[in-house]
Amino acid sequence: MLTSLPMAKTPKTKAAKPEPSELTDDALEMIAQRFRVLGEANRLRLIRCLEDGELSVSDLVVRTSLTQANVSRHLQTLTHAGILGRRRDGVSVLYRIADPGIFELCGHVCGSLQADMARKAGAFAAPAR
Amino acid sequence: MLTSLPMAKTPKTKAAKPEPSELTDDALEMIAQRFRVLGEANRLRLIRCLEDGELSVSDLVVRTSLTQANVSRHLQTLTHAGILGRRRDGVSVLYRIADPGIFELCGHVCGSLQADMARKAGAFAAPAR
DNA sequence: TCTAGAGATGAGCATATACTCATAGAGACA
DNA sequence: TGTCTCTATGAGTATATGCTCATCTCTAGA
Repeated sequence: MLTSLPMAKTPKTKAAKPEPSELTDDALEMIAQRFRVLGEANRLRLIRCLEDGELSVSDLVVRTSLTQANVSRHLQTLTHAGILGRRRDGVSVLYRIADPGIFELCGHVCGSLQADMARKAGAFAAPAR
Repeated sequence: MLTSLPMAKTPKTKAAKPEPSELTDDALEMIAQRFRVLGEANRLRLIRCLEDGELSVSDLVVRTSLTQANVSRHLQTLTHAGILGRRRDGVSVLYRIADPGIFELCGHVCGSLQADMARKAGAFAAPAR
C-alpha cells in the first residue's frame, strides 16, 4: 500500500530511477505532515465542532473554550492542509469541512485503537502464556 | 463519525452525562496520539520496510540509513502504539506489522492528498473566478 | 565465565510547535 | 472618516520530541 504511493511522480517515462525507496521520501513527508496536522486533540475538537456545518471563529472559541488566537491558528493549520475551507460572511469568517474523508480516517483510527485496547485487555484475561 | 466515538465509554447505563463533548476528550487525545505516532516520515519508512515481512533492527538500520539508536526508539514508539509487534530470534529482535489497517489508513491519506493537490492544481487552471 | 554482537536506553542538544499577549487588518455601521 | 467587532498574526515562552553519543542489557557461543 505504501509502496504504491500515487505521488511517486510515476516516473515511468524516466529510463532509470536511482533508488526506488528514495523517490517517495517527499511523499512520505507529505503523508507524515498530514498525520501531524491531525495529531493534536484541539484540532480534532475543532473538526468535530464543524461536523454539523460551518461555524465562525468566535463560535468555535465558545464551543472549545480555547483562546481566539489559538483557535485561529489551528484553523489556519487545518485550512492550509486542505481539511477545512473558509469563507467570509460580513465581519466574521465561516469555516467548514472541506475534506469529509477526515471522518472516515478518524473512524479508522478508532477501530485500530479499539482493536489495540481489546488486545491489551486480553492480556489481562489470559496473562503470561 | 467523530461524535459517535466508540470509546466514549458508551454511557447508556448512566442516567445523565454532564457534558457530551467533555466526555470524549480522552478519546480525542488518544486519537491524536495515534496520528502523532504516524506523523513522522522516518516511522512511515520503517513501516513501509516491514510491509513485506518481519525484519530485525539491524536490517532496518541498513535499509533506512538511520542510526541504530534512532531506529530502536522509533520501533519502540510504534510498538507501544500497537502498530508493530516484536519477537526475539536468538540475538536479534524481529519486528512486524501488528496492525495491517495502517496501510489502509495511509492509503486514505494518500487519496486525500491527491484530491487536495488536484484542487490546488485546478486553481491554476481557472484562477480567480 | 568471558567475550562478542544486537538491541535498548539515559543524558544532552537542537528544533518544532502549542500557547498566550498584544496588536494589526478587515468589514459594518454611525 | 471614526469606531466597533471579528479575525489574523508577530513576538516570546514553555514543552515535546527527534537525534546522537555513550553505555547498559541480553543472548549465543567459546
